[in-house]
Parts: sequence; structure tokens; C-alpha cells
Amino acid sequence: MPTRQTSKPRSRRTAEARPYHHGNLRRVLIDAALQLATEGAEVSVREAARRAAVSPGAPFRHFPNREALMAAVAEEAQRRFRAEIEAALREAPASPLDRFRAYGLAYLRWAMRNPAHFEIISTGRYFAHGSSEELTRDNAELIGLSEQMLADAAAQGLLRPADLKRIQIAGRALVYGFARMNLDGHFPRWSVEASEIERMAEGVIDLFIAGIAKP
Amino acid sequence: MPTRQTSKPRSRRTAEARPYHHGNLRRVLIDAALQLATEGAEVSVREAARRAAVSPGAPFRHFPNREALMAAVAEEAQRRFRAEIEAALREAPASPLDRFRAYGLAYLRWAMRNPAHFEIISTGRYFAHGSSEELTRDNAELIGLSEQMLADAAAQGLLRPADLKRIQIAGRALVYGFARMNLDGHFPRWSVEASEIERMAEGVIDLFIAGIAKP
DNA sequence: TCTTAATGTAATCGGTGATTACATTCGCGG
DNA sequence: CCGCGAATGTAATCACCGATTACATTAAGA
Repeated sequence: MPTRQTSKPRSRRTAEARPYHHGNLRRVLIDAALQLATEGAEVSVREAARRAAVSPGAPFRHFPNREALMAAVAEEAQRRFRAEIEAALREAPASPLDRFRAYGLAYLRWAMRNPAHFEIISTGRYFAHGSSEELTRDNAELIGLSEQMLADAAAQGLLRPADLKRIQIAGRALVYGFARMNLDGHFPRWSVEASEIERMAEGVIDLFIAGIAKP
Repeated sequence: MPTRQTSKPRSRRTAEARPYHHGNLRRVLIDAALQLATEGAEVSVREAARRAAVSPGAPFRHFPNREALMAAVAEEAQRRFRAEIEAALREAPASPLDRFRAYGLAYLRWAMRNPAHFEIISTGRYFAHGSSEELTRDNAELIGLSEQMLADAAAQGLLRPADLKRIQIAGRALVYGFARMNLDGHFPRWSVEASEIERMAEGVIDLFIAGIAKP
């Protein structure tokens, strides 16, 4: 046996079934980070590695840095977000304003039931804004959807005269603001009942639509 | 000279004017942290200490932990925020809806010109929510102000029939959402001109008020 | 099979929040 | 005026984190 004094390289095959190669680390790390976020904890690469039962340096074989991991997490979350909204829209009425309402409702429901994911998606604090191609594309399509609904509504004469772009941004701000108020703890008291907040979200959306719709 | 081998305790009085006791550390640390935030950097206790030309442990004589420092920073920022809104309200018209508009405008202008401060105030990510008595009190008073305006407007028959609480929350969500969209980088393209965003903010507020006002 | 690239490990670095023991100074009571 | 205790700053240290590097192990294809 030639010079071989480093460590204990005997590939131990005892009880521990996990092979040297994890086989699925990237995916498992993303899920672990997603889980971490869900639990409200700070997402650290080390903790994700710990949960994957892997060394602290291993994740950097799959992600150049922490930001890249967070971007991957955001992509996954955004995928689910978009899927839920499109599903809600699929079984929504045909009227543009009804669809607009269903859109806002689905948006807020998801944001309030997946606060940590929504936070990662929307904040841009966890990874550089525009760092992910897929993320910005998905987001742009979602925005385009709402613009289309408003354009349809205007074409059918359902809206009071107003700048469409302005309506679109106000609607986004309203819904985004409500979601973030929930995230940031601005609903302290009556938030004991999550359903109460969702009811309020519905009311706020209806108020907005009543404000832009032709009387 | 008795046993005295520790360090070099000779109180050096050479060129360096700063006395052992800083005299004003707490205040200087808050300002340094505020400055740090303004520069967009992560606010770390060590960096604040560095800027105050003081050892890394010194800040902990004035703040039990990082959170407490951030809370103090938030209190200072909130004080300025509230002062600006009250100033704007002082020279606003008497009509409730005009005052409501002035309120929203002052809110958004400050938030967009002091993004880092607004972030620290509103997010609750830098210190425990409700950890500061003053902060929650100030905030409650600000909210009470807006509620009063809406109540006045309703009493004067200026509003379309709607739940006041609902209007109030929608208004807060709208304005908070717009401010956060700006913070979180949701205004990428046409944001080259800051005045452009402020113009849009004005338009969004007007749209909202037109939506709740009696036609 | 055997060579090479992919993947995981171990050790290490600099930065950070936090704690502790110690040094220095201020301010108040004698 | 003195001196003692409280307040305040320093130095050293710890654990954790992101990141890098050298190395070990394995999978996969020529």
C-alpha cells in the first residue's frame, strides 16, 4: 500500500446508506431553503446544507453563492404562484372586471397563505433584481394579463374614464400593499382569524373595482 | 513600579483629542446607522462602531443588541416621517378629501425620498414588531389622523356609500404598496426620473380619491 | 478499463453579533 | 479635595455565516 496517510479513505459501507454522491442535492437544497423560509427562519446556506446532511461547502457546487440559491428558490415559488393564479383564472367568469377581481383574489390568497415565499419573490432583498430571466418573464406575463383585462373592460365600456396605466399601477399597488402589510405585521389585532383578513382583502378589491367601474 | 504588565495604560495625551469617554456615543451610533442605511449598505453594529471610531463592543453599552439599535434608528426615522406629514397637513386646505390627498402625497414623497428609513420603519425585519412603545404610538396616531379625515368626509356627505374601515385600509394598502414597490425595485424602466414616479404617485392617489368620492 | 469531469469534504479566511474581564473616567458624597 | 462606585470604553474571545481552496470520491463515457 503506497503512501496513503491522509484521512481515512476506506469507503465506509456501514449502516449509512447515503452514497458519496447525493444524486439530487440541488433540488433538495432548494426544498430545504423553501422549508426554512416557511418556518420563518433566516435562510442560510449552511442550514440548508445541514438539512441535506451534507458538508457546508457542498451547496456551492450547485450555486455560485447564496444569492443564486435564493434566486432558485424564488423561481420555484413564482412558478407555484403563477400556476395558482392561472388556475383561478381558468374557472373565472368571462367578464373582464370579474376576471380582474378573481385575479386579485387569487393573488392575495396565495400571498397570505405563503407569506415567506411571497416575500422572497417580491422583495429583491435576497438576490439581485432581474438576476433571474425566468422570474422577470413570469412576472411580466402576469402583469400583461392584468393589463389585458383592463383593456378589455375599457373596450366594453365598463370603466369610468381614466388612464389605464394609472389604474393598472394603482391596482398593483393596492394588492401588493395589502399583501405586504400582512407580511410586515401591520394587521395585529383582528388577524387572529386568517379568514378575517381574507374577507377584508376581498372587500378591498371590491372597493377598488367599484371605484374604477362605470356606475 | 509594581506589577503592571498589562497593555500600555499610560493615558496617551498625544495629538488624539478624543477622550476615553465619547460623551455622545448613543446618538452618534444612531446617526451612523441611519447614514449606513441611507447609503444602501447593510447596517452592522461593527460598522457603526467603526464610524464612531470606537471599539466593536462599545455599542453594546448603549444597546443590548443589534435589534435595539435598529429600533432606535426606526424611532428617529419615524419622528421625521411624522413631522413631515404633520407639516404638510398644517398648510393643507380644510376640505377633508383635500387633506386626505395631501396626507397621501406627503407620505409617498417622504417614503420615496427616504427609502432606507421607510424600509426600517415599516418592515419589522430589523427589530421585533411592537418592540418600541414610541413607534407604535406614533404610528397609531398617524392612522387615527387618516380615519378622522375619512369620518369628516363622510359626515359632510362627500363619499359614496361604503364601509369607512374598508376605505381606510384600502387607502393604506394603496399608499404602502406604492412605496414598497418603489423600495423593492418594481419600477425599473421609467424610474430614471424620480419626479416621474412622484407624478405617478399623485395620479394614483387622485384615482383612489375619485373612486371613493361622490360623483 | 481507465481517464476525466462532476460532486462532496475538510480546512480555512474574513466578517458579524454577542459576551466577558478589564481599564479608564465621571460624578457625587464625605 | 478626595476617593469610591457607577458608567463607559477596550481587548479578547466565541459561535455562526458566506465563501474559497485543495483534496477525496465517484459516475460516466471513450
